[in-house]
Order: sequence, then structure tokens, then C-alpha cells
Amino acid sequence: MSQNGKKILIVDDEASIREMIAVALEMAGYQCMEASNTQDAYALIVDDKPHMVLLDWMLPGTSGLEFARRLKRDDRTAEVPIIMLTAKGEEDNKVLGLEAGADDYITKPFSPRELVARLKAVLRRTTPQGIEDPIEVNGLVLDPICHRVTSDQDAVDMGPTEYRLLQFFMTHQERAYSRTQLLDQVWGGNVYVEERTVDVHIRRLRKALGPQHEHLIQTVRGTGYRFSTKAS
Amino acid sequence: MSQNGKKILIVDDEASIREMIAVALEMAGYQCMEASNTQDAYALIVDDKPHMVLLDWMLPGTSGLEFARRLKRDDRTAEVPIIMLTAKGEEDNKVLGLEAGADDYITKPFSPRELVARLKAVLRRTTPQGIEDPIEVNGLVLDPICHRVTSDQDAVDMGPTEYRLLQFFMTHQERAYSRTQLLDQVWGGNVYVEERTVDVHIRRLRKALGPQHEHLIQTVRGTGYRFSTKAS
DNA sequence: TGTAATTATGACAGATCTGTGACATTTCGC
DNA sequence: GCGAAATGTCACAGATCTGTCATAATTACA
Repeated sequence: MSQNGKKILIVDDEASIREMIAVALEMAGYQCMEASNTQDAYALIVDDKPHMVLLDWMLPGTSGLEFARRLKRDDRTAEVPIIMLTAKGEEDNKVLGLEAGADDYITKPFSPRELVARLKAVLRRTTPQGIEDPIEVNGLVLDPICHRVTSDQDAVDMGPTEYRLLQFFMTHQERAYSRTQLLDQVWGGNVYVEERTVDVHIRRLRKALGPQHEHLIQTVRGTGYRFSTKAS
Repeated sequence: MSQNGKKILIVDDEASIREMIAVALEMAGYQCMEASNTQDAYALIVDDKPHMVLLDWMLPGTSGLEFARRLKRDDRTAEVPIIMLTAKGEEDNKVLGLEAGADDYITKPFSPRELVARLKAVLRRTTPQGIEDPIEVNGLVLDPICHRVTSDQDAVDMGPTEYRLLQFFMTHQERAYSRTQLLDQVWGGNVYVEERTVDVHIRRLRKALGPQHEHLIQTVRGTGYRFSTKAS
């Protein structure tokens, strides 16, 4: 289960708050690091290159604001998106925070959902390639953004329908689907297409995958097809 | 922020455990309901149609096992996927649980990540439509699974390139992109295509979006294009 | 083994999609 | 207002994609 969870650095001097946020984010599939002061934080950012920093406004020593500004000036850390955490309702701070280079600003207390939502939004804005993670199996990589498939770096050419078919299979592994189900799921409910057409696209998909991967698409006689990494 | 969080019903007689799981799942973007006994649980399943039930093995009155079996026999509830929660390491129970119709089985104590991962896996297996959430803005809905766009229920027709272009824009709002950037991001790195081609596809996309939504794609003279819900 | 059912494969014509060039229109600086 | 630059729009030809049919290969079962 090699989840492609983004790494999030939480900077707050209160351990309980750090912990709370960390547990929360881990539930959402993120990987967390913690720092209680700006020195540790800086080291972690440089070393571990987190995808995002959650930065408390109030910190002993250097203030969060100051720290954010410093991060944005430093070439090595300027790219990391920052969300500032702060006590309730100080609109002035918001402006200051955003000017200092923070990408978003969230007011305590905040709901878990809000945090995750903001975090996603910022990652979405700042991540070059998009949101969804590629799906990978046996060196076969499906990129939900580029609608492209690669096998050990080499691009695999296939038509849109084959791509969607493969996408469906890669997200619904180890289970057989009837032609009708595939038509519903991949072609989309209300179109009239011959069931046999599925066979043809399965054929095209297998061909596109080549000898190395075609065995992933297995025929379940009398039933339909299945995507599985295990031999049948 | 109308997140498309799936509804999860947590059935456990210990309120503290329910609460813990609930908080955790809400962090991950799910919507939770709780029940402390099977009667309440059944009512909730029928009424609110949760997308998944987390069912504790040990329950007062009817056992979790018994309840699972009952749910699977009842037409009104047979479709709901079930994950059984149980105390550590009783492999026999696992078999019983799965035979009773549970879709997965998780042993306490479990890590938040594990729970979410299992939950996702089961939802993925059992959910007809797929994983990723649709992106929505102003009644314009982009479905990353079906590669389909709808505007207030009506399907919006466009070619694959237009779809990808729109997808890119909807995931990178409020910021202008040059033609070169768009070619890189949407067409994918190393292809030689005229820059002006982007204009044409922008045109096609606007046309496909129709009067109601075409204004979302804004021209930034001298720079490129931007997707924004705010007027320029 | 023989036969019927099921699946694999190849070819094809129609439909759709794409990139480009040509020309119209808009915008901006002077 | 004028002219140059940038963008909008259209039509078209080549390429790709799709669904279907016909036929071969495989499988299951009597």
C-alpha cells in the first residue's frame, strides 16, 4: 500500500495541537512531520522537502509571520506552499500573512474538513501537474491527469476508450465484470452498443499493453473480464 | 464547499470509539453517522442510505456477525458494503465475518491510515462510479471518471483535448497560463504544436461550454488564458 | 471426439478529432 | 483615428477512433 501521500510539515509550539492536526491529516492520507520551532522547521523543510507547511502564527522566538517571509526569500524553500494558522478573527493578520507569502490562512478553531479542504485547494493551485495520483502496478503507470499510460518510462499508445477501460480496471482490480457492467461503467449508462464491442476493445487494450502486461487483463469465461496481477 | 463526502455509518456500543473513528473519518472528508445498537443502525441504513457501514464485532443483543448476515439477506440493505471491526487476532472470526457478507475486516487496534485505506479500497471495489470526486463550479460539473462534463444535468459535448483543457483549468483556477504552458500541461511536454492551436481549442471549449459558462475562460491579453469565476 | 457456445482477431466504413492556414475582429499605443 | 499586434473564427484535409460484422480459434460438455 504505497500511498502517494503528500508530506505535510506542521509547525506549532504546542505538542497537543500538532498531534491533533497530524492524526487528522494522516487520516486523510497525508504524511506528517512536526516541528515545535522555526529552527527545526527550517531543517526539515530543507532536508525532507515537504509538499506543504502548516505554520502557526504564534511561535516562540521568530514569529510565524517572520518565518514565512524568510522562507519565501530563501531560494531553497521559496517553492513550499504555506498555510498560516492563527487565533480567531484578526483580519489584519490575514493580510499580513498573505503578503508575507502564505498561500492561505486558516483561523482557529477550524473543523477538520475545512483544514483538509483548504489544504487540498492550495496543493491543487501550487502543484504543477494536478491533483490525482498516478496508479501503478508492475511498472505500468496510469496518469489520470495526462490521460497517458507508461510502461517503464515508455509511453503506451491507446485510444480514449482503451484508456478509460484500463482506468476502470486499475481502479477495480481483482474482480470480474460482465460486458454489460463494463458498458455501463466505461461507456456510460445509456448508450446502445453491442456487447461484443467490449471484446474488441479488450483486444485493443491488450495489444496496446503488449506482451509484458497484457496478461493483466484476464478472460473469465461465461462472465466477462478481470484485471488482476495474480495469474488466473 | 459541497464536498462529495461519502456517508459512513459507525456501529459500536462504545461512544468513545465511535467518536474517535468519526473524527478521523471526517478529517478524511467523509460524513459520519453513528449508532450504538443494531436497531438504530438498521433504521439509519434504510433511511439515510450510507455508503458504508463500519460494524463492531461485539455488540449488545444481536452480535455484529448476526447483524451483518441479516443486512446481506435484506434486499433493502444488501448493497451496503460492510467492514467489520474486531479485537485483535482471531482469524476464525475473519472467515466468519467474510462469509457473513462483510466486505473487509479490520483488527483493533488499527491505525487511522489503515482504516482509511481499507475503506477506500472497499468503496473502490463496490462503488459503481469510481473514486475521484467531480469538480464543480457554478453548476458546471467535471467528472474525472466518465470524462464527461455536465451543466445543470445536461451533458456538454466536447473533444478529448477540450476536456483535458477544461480539466486543467478547473484544477488550476484563478491564474493565467501562457500558450506554451498550456501546451506543456495539457498536450504533454514534447510535442510540436503551433501555439496558435491553443486559441482554436480555447474557442472550441468556449463554444462547448455555451453562453452560460464560456465567460469562465478569460483571455489575458499578451499572456494567455485564465479560468476564473470572477469577472475580469 | 464432436459439437455448440464462447471468445479472439482482423478488416472496414463512418464518425469524430486535430492541427493548420487564411481571414475577420479586437485591442492597444501612438 | 491609424496601424500593428494579438486574438477570434472558420473551413478543411489528414489522422485517429469506433462500432460492427465476418471468420478463426478456443473452450466446455455431452
